Amino acid sequence: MAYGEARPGAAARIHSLRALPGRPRPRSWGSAPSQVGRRRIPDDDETPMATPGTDPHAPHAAGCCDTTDPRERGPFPLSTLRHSVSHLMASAVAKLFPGAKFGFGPAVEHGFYYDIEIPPGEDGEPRALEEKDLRRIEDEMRRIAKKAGAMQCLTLTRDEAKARMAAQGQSYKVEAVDLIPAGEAITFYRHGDWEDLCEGPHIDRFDREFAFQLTTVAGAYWRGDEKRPMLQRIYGTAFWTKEDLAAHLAWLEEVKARDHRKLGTDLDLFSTHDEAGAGFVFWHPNLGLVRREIESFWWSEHLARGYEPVYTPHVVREKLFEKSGHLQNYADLMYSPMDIDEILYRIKPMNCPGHILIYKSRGRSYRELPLRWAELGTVYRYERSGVLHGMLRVRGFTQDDSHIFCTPEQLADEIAGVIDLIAHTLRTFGFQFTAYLATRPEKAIGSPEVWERALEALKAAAAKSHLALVLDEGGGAFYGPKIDFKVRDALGREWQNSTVQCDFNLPERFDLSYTDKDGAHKRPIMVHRAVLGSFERFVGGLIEHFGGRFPLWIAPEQVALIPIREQHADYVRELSGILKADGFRVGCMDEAGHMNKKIQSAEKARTPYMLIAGDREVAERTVAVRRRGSREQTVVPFEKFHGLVKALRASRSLELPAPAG
RNA sequence: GCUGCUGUAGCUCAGUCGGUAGAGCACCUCCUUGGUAAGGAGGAGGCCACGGGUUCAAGUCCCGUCAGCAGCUCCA
Repeated sequence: MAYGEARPGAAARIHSLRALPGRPRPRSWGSAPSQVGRRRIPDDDETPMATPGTDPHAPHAAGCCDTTDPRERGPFPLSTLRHSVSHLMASAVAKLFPGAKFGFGPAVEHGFYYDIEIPPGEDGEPRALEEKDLRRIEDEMRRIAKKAGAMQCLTLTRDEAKARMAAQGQSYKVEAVDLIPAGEAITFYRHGDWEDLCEGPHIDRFDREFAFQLTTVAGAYWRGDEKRPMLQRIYGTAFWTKEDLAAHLAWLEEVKARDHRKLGTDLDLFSTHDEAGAGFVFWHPNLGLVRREIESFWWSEHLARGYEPVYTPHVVREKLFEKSGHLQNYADLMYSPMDIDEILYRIKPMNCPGHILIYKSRGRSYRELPLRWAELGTVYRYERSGVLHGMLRVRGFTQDDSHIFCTPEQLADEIAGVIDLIAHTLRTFGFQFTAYLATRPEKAIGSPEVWERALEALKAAAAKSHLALVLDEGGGAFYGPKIDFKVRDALGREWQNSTVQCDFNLPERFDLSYTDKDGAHKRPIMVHRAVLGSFERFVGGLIEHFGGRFPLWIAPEQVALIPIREQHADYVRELSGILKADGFRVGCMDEAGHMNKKIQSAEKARTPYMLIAGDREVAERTVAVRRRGSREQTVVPFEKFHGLVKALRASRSLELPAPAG
């Protein structure tokens, strides 16, 4: 999945959960220590929401222990259970595949995994695990759980630990010992006849009641390094009760049912083509209508906030990207140059250099600033084939890009304005969000002082807007720090779209200036920002957020009209004409055929409202209104329905109310 | 890019041991005039992803390429 995965840093956080320093440990096997005082791994629903009035510099709340998750009803935290079940799985694998070598096996957001090197089969060929192996492993896990007894813990010195793992042929574990920071206890956990280097904590015994399932197997590099061997990663999940496990599996089904790639074909929204190449999305008319509505909302918001439209070319001379620093810092993601009359050109991976050229086309006065220039700019970036994913990760996409050129005094207000616009836009689509402050990455241009100034400006603006920030160390763009917004969708998954970036570097590189009151030439500051991020990713996410059930204002077809018999078709056509004249997207199902079939087909198309008309409706000039997803019908005068949809459209309502009878 | 898996009609899938292609839905035509989620009959639709190879014979076996899927790594 490209979304809903563990949050950035989650894995690292898990591995860094060390035992409490100074805690005495027995040098022989003892019972497992309790997890009191240990940090636990955040679970599904714990991402902190950015709430007004909280300290913007407060640490990530995800590290804390309080939870309201009703599934946390067991004797130990869910993450502890899952970590223990990963051990249980490892012991089963060790039994079924003698000689297996183990890497890391932590709990993660929705379950756990263990990275394992399975030894070659008897024929000497490498052995890849399959689905049916997972079932075998599960069976073995159940057998071991029954007779494993208590979980025991042992603390050893570094040398003892290494020798112990080396004796068992566990080379990855030997390496893992060295990763444990000095001064921290080195512990082993044991159940039955299997032991594992592990920081714990664990549940006390396996003959408790719990439910688990192994879900998938995939490759994963040892220690996440693509230059190191690839191990096989088995994913699984565990809960305290069968009901919770079943609920989780049902949730996974719901995720699958909302997959934008599936809905993309089912609802005729978009396609991709071998013939066109990977990572390029073709928007069908249905999704074109959705996009057009969003664009028009976007433009009206931007024009109202003082943005002005600009348009820039897709292909420009390579020299421009040399000057901007893209060639030095971004070349891996850029398409190869093309030679036109012996001059090298490039397809743009970003819109900023183009906007800078417009700025430089003449002298600028302080009176003009701030300049807010907006473009729905299509860019192309090379992405490695394995990362492409439907509309969510593509090679060509349209950013809702803007660049604000302003004075240092205006900077905080400008950023605050962007934050307000982002918050307003995201709420319009029913998203909640979290804001992350991303700092200087390793590959960057500009001096540390300049970066510090930019960072301070972002923090100040966030404080002004009462926006809580979560720190994302080293996550900035190469030219400046940024605030990224991650939205939470209807299924609780996180997506990154919006971003606001503070840039002192490109103005420097391009020698941008404006003439100030005193006649001096001064350097403007650039703010790069995207609200939706890219239309591809945003709309792909929107499809899943709504499960294809778009709110009325963006739905491709808003109203379906269904006559009961052919003689009602004229009436239905008349109503259709009225709604169409008012700008509604209407499906008039006046062709021959059965009503039930038409109802089904409109329901499948996720059309918000169906209007059904028979003798009664024609006689009274009413319509029988049926809402998407509901079998109820309300008969109201047509004019009343018309008024309702007008109001819903105007307010961009997320609701789909029944008309008041 | 890496590891594993997959690719048959618009969609979902069947196709046995290698013997020349099948279903349901969707689509088209005709019949059906039906009060709230599939009326009936018929028809059309396939370079079995693409390119090589093995074989008397390949959707089926082998190799390569492309694309997709689950992850890893990286991002709007």
